[in-house]
Amino acid sequence: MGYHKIPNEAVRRLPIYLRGLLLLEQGQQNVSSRNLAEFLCVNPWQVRKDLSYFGGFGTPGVGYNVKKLIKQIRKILKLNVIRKVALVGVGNLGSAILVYSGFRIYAYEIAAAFDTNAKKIGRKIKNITVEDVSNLHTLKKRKINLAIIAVPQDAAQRTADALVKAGVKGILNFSPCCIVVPKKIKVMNIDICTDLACLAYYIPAS
Amino acid sequence: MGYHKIPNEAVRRLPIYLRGLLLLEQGQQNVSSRNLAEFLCVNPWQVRKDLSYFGGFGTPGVGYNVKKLIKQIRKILKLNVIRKVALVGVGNLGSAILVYSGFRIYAYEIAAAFDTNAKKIGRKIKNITVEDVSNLHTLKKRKINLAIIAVPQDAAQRTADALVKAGVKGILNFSPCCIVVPKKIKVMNIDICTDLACLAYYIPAS
DNA sequence: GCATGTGAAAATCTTCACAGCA
DNA sequence: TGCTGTGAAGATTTTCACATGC
Repeated sequence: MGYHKIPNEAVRRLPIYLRGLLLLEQGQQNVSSRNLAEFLCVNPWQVRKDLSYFGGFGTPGVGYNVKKLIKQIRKILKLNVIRKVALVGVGNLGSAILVYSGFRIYAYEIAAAFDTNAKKIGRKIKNITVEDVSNLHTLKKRKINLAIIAVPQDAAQRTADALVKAGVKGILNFSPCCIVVPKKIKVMNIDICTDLACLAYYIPAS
Repeated sequence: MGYHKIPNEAVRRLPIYLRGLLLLEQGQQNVSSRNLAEFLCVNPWQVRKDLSYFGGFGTPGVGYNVKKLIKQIRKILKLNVIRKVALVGVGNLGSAILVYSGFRIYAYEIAAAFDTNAKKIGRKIKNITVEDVSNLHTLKKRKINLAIIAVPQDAAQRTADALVKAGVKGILNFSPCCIVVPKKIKVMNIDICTDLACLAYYIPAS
């Protein structure tokens, strides 16, 4: 590998590979790019290329050692320690995220939840007691530097500002709008509606 | 505009433009690519380029007529009629989707919900009565040809097969796995976890 | 022989600069 | 003057073919 810049898209695929590998972990010691790709509905050369950006993890003629590759990907994605995440907004979507177990395999743990609604504050969901958003400033002390925004659109920027002030370094934004933060802060946006809104485009009129 | 192939990414941005335009609709008659872009945190030339793939909707020196552009984008995305969608899986995520109102602006309406859990079947959420998945075959008769999959991973493929059999033409898949369908069927995948799992990668060790 | 890793080609997408029109 | 629409340049990503190592 030369000194390529690593494509963002390659990074985004690593968690998918990781999930596949975890499912294969029990069954087999080694996996070829072909096997893994087939399992995940992607191309073998894409798997190889993506992994090669980070270093040669495989053995020609054999494939990749499953356990070793899992460890490597975890290291690349910095998932080798448990990552605490704060959730802001315990509405429908927020609640669903809070109880969702899919994050676990990536060693993410929702460690705090915040809302403005007095009725929700104090309620306990999955061992997490919902706190008032005015408590956000405590995140730094609690060593939580990642957050999920699941508040209504008009509260999104305000929430982002508070999070940045609280020392948060990465934000996953479910609100259907952009949020402006200092360049150092990494934001990833998920807009549930956007993809649905594109679906009809691809469907021929019947 | 020549006969370019339209970038997928451009299509995916149209719903975002549409949302911005709907917010601007009340306030102003015309909008320049610069205004709209600023509002949405994107680049003006990207807005212009994207729109130009579909035809010249603007007036040099003036900008775009907001109402007219809304109409145009709706037409492109085939959102000018109400699109009925079926939801399969009324768990935490499914329920959140069911009550989520963000789809409305895109003229999508969740018109049916399905689950396997006997406790959930018959329950009414937001005017939708949850049905047994064995009823999926009725979708064709009901003219529902889009579906959202929000079932656990191990049920995803089975669900997809049933949906295809029921005549569904487009699927939004929230299950964290790939589903295999005939080429004619359009699938869009949203994996909530993947983006979160990438977040730490971008955050410098502190 | 078999599967990885990688340079190079191809495809795709983004950015730019500016001609042309209101 | 101001803003669109677009060809061309630039950047990024995907695909391929095959040299290399087990």
